[in-house]
Amino acid sequence: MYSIKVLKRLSCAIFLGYSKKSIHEICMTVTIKDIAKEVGKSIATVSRALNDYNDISEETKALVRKTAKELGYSPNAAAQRLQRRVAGTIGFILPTFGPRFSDPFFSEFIAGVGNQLSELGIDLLVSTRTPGDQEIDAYREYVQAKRVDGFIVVRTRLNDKRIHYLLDEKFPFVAFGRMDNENEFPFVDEDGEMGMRLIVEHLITLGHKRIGIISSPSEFTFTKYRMKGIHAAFNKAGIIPDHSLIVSGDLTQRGGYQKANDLLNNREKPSAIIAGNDLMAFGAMSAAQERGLMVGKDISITGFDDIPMAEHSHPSLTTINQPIYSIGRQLCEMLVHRITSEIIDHPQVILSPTLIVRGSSGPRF
Amino acid sequence: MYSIKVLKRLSCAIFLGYSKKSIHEICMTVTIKDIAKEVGKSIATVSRALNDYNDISEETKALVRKTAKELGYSPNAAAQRLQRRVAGTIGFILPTFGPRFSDPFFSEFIAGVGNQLSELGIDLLVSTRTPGDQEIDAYREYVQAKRVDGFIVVRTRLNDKRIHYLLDEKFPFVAFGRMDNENEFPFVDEDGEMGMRLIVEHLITLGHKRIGIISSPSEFTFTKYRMKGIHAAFNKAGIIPDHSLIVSGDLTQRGGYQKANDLLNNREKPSAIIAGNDLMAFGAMSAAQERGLMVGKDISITGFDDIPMAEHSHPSLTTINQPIYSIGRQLCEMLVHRITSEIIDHPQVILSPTLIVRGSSGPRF
DNA sequence: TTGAAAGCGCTAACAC
DNA sequence: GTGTTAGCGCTTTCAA
Repeated sequence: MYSIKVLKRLSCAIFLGYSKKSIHEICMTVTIKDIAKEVGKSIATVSRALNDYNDISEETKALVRKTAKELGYSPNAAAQRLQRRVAGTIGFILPTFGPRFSDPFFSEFIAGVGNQLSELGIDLLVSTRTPGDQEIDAYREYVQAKRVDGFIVVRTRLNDKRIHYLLDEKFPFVAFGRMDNENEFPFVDEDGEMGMRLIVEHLITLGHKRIGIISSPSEFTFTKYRMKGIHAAFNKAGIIPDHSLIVSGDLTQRGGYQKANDLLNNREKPSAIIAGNDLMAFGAMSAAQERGLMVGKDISITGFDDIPMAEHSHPSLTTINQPIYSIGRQLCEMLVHRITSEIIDHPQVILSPTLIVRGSSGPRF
Repeated sequence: MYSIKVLKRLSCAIFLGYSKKSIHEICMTVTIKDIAKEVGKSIATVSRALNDYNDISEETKALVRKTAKELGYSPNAAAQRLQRRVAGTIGFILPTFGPRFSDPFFSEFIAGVGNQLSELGIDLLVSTRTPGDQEIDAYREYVQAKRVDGFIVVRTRLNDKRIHYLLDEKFPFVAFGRMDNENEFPFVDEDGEMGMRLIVEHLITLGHKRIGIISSPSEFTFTKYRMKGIHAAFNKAGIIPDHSLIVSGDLTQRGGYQKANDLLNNREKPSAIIAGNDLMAFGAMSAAQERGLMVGKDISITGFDDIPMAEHSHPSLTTINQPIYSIGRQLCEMLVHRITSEIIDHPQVILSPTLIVRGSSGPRF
């Protein structure tokens, strides 16, 4: 934290030369002591009243709460945390690739997490790490220093070191996404299999048969489920997947552009392209448009995520919606439950996604 | 924070039925007491040694630091904060418009802020509010409850209530952006005037004379400076601004699309469009492309921000670069200085932006 | 139902 | 240089 040597606590007061005694009055920090004095009870009673203990009479509780409000009391988080032996903080380590990090997905997610936590009076410790050893070290440091009470892990991987580590340490966490097999932890995930099935069925209904796929990196668990959905739907429709039409992208717009070009250079061009996320779909749209193809007419392109931009691109993007903001909130709730409850269960939520049909997909021409 | 009634501190230990005494050993929390015992000195000495007080002998310091490391000691943040009377937390209230919030700008900024703060052992309290009363209430709550030691304010407005409030309260904060007149606070801002001058000069060099402008909302301070730069450059080149070619957008892609259409419906079409940010520039590109115009050839379009996507759009976007990540880091440094220093100065940094010429701008056809 | 008292881990007067 | 001691604001036994 702030270095002690330069730290002038309550600098205003000290700066002005007030003695330590009077700082309290100047800054008017209301503590339970003040409430106790006001209601003529002990601080212990006030504390228990505020925490709604049932060995306190209703009248006392009411009185305490009333005066607390009048005095503008709000608990000192540090004192509570010290006594309760909790950090009052949740860790969120964003996996980033490269220094220029900018995923619209995360700004919405952080908004959800942040709002939920701030309502609960819990802090968020955000930092970013590139997947690898550094990333695990960051988790380890926070755990060992007891800086956080739990973690939110996002974009789970098939063999996720972060999760293995946290499970080993029995450290509370929730994940946005599953792991491959062992899933003995609380998570929220969308049903990527279903999502992709919806997409493929939509395209097949439109008459498409030759469908190119720009999948997400295979390390992510969701990739596996989404590919499963694609293959299931292909199978059902009697389409035999052409492996020259399946490529893997890096989730960025640039990656989508490059991979779409690869697909469009195929001897027998696909009439539709399924991208693993919206960003890559945008890249694919650019690639198609550069070749003079009219997206939604000459070629259909679909995304996954339904980031806000998907609605406003041209043409607007057919995609799969995930309620990212509320997933963020829900994960926080689950995490707090995990931290505070002695019963360790593993709530696992799989959300059914919605297909959003927009302008980028149309009948095969 | 966590409700007391359900909270099982160190649930593992309590759950397993260990007595309070032994929790300490089980969870192996190393405190300065342990170090004191180990080195055979008092806890006060250990504390001062760790904080590098100069009334402690170098040998003692070295010994203390060594054993602290060996024992895997890390300070209890709550105890430090309680004693030092600080929150150890910085507030960051994102201004959002509408529930679906997703600005690539902010994910990069948060990454910068988060990394810097986590290095310093400071937490971040993130939440989002729509500008208005609710927003100010959030600031007020955090200030009164002493939940944070300072704020980072972003996207300053001409008449910024947040800043007025914080100045009134003499509460530490730093801003990304200036205010109109009174700027008695630390901030970092880019030189928007210069940025736009660079853009206009670039377009004029390319032969453009009829230039459309999709400006940012006038409430933001940066809009004022950017417009100033545009007018200055127009003036210098002897161009008389045509007010039918100046419209105001809302910083979203959709807004850029709509406003670009307005401009392109003008009797005398502009040969270039300056957008107030990259997102709107993308929207404008879509609008132009829909009309069969080739961006960078038939029409030039420029952005502002240089978000990562700008490099990978098609055509890639000519824009103005702002080092958002490092601005985030720098602002944190300034804020910590403001919080810990008794001298209240107002470091004000104006960054010179760089013009990034890419494919979306070309000679007038 | 309530109060007295101990203590969470740390810092900082003040004494030696 | 170092130790003693008294808290920071809160929770929680234990006794009344």
